[in-house]
Amino acid sequence: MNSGFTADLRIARIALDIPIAPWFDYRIGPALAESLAVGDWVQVPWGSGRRIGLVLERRADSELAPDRLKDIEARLDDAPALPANWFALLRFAAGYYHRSVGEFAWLAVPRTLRTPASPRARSTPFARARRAARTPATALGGSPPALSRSAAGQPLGADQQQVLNVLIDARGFGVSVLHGVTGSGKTEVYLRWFEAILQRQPDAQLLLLVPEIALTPQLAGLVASRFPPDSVAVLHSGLGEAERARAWLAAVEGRVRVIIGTRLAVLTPLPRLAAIVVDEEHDASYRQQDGLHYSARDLAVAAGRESDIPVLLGSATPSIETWRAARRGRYRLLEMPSRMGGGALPQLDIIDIKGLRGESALAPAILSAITTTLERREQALVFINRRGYAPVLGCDACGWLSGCSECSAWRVLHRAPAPARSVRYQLVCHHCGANSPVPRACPQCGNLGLAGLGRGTQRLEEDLAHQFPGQRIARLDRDVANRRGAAQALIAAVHQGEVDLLVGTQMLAKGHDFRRLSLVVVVDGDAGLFSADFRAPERLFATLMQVAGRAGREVAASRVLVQTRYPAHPLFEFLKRHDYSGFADALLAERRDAAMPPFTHQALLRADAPTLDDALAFLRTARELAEPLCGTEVDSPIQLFDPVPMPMARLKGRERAQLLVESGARPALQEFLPHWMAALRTVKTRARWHLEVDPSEI
DNA sequence: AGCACGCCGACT
DNA sequence: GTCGGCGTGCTC
Repeated sequence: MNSGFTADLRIARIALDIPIAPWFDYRIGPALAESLAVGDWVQVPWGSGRRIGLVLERRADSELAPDRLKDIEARLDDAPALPANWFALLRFAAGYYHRSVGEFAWLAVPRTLRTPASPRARSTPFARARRAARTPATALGGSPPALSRSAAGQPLGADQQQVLNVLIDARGFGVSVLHGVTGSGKTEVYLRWFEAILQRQPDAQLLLLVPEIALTPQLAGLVASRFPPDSVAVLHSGLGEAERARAWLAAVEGRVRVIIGTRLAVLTPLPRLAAIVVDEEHDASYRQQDGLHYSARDLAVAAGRESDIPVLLGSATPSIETWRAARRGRYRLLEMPSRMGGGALPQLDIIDIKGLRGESALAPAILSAITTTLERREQALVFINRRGYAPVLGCDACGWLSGCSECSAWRVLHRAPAPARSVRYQLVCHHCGANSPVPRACPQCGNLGLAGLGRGTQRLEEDLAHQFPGQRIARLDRDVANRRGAAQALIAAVHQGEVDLLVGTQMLAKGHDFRRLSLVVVVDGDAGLFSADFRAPERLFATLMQVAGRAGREVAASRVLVQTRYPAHPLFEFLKRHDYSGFADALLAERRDAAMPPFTHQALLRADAPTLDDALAFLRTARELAEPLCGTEVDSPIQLFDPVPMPMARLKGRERAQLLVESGARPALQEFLPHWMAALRTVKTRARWHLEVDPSEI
């Protein structure tokens, strides 16, 4: 790197968990001059206190005057060594997302480990995390979930075996896409692959990324059960601080073989990383939206490249970006088109509800299908992606609607959770969480005729209770799941056959394998069909395929009924045939014709301020600064759009706007962005702003 | 982001 | 008299 002896490099560039600068320079005293290395943890003075830092670089000089530099106090010798592959990944992430290495580094380190020990503490946080190894690192909270039927020793299907053979032969970096229908046994392939790797390299570490562990305890539980308890670590946001530090440290020190985690786990330093699996790779929860914007799936691919190891992306409905890479041959496509044990995919019918009116949200054909199902003592699932009682409260006299004062959104009418409350209903904003009592009269005209418009999970549950008296009805949405253990208990009840009719949101679409479920009803199959967001159809298709996949893994004949006002929409033709490939290829052709992602590459500059004018003014300045950097000619490789208010312009009391930048060539975009960022940092503004590379919603 | 210092209101 | 409100300003 730098010329000269290490001992001459008397300045350390150090990452601190402080957002005002990407790094801070410190002097290296004589005690550390010989030995201090990149990746070391240090304790440094900061203001009147002290902080823990990570050494990013050793250098001969600093841009700061020498008298402004302080000395490093000490190196933390009981901290784990951070592997080179981790720094390589952080450098990639920092470059790609135009953030600092330090921001990604500190995001990856549990809070307790970045807090300096108080001078009189008897032990360091590292020693505490190491000592706390009594409870198994695999604890998932709650009772262990029921295991799926697939178990070790059972022979694989032909598809599975073929895919597994390809994976086992893989050496070095390469991305494979496992496109397997729901029920095709993707999880079993992941597990066998991990087992095979561990057989030839017993100290290997395997990373399994999952969308949300709280929603897929079956998967985490299954994986944990297949490896010795001490060799598995689970990393997710639901962990307590101490638990997280312990699991993280065990992973970093190479003491665990399998690491299961949500998006943040991709940034865990894993010295012996040998393979990465991203399950349900299309899932939106791999994208961190607020704060530091990144895609864990894309970082997983980068991590594979930096560590020169294979990466597997699994999904029944791969993202369009992944699908294109597979179609171009950049990723290897592995297909598992049939269900394990030869089970049939459910029969899927589209129900036209153009003329539907009256009391019920469900078409007569659907009500009778539910009746038939219940008569057979089988279960039915009614999917509606909208929680609460009614999406909005309205006045039938003047047209007033229950808008949120802080956001450009409606406050949703909710039935209060506790039965003994005097307040039976309240209005809740799903974006900022603000709630207010239901007004007795219209705040605008005084009229007493206020009513909930439309239907959410709570109201649907109520409707179904009237329509199917005597049936055991359960509801699962975020409101239910937020109560600790409630979701698991409810799902267990469904498995036990204690529920006949299940109402729920998206949450039900993920991973649960309900054996006696033979009917799935989608109440609103149109959601997003004609949305302004060009990615909406892709998401709708994935959701519908996934919900449909809940049906009938063990019942003889299962059905999926999708209600829509647009039965002729081509999306439904592909859906009926369970034809993801056809849908994705058609979508790619459309995107190519319209020059949209993944055929173009985007970055979005977002600004928010108390007033929309401040946000837009900043973006207009940003655009002016960008023009000389990318040329205004029509043939410029970089295209700048006009600043516009965001689709939801107001959020939590702040007004938001955005400026889209697009290029047909990613290198051109990546070359332009750092210059632009540098120029933007000199702008004085009242707006807060950040850049999103590869934005998911525009 | 924290945490200092700093300059004005209701309490023991 | 002082405890404390959070406004501005600094941290390698």
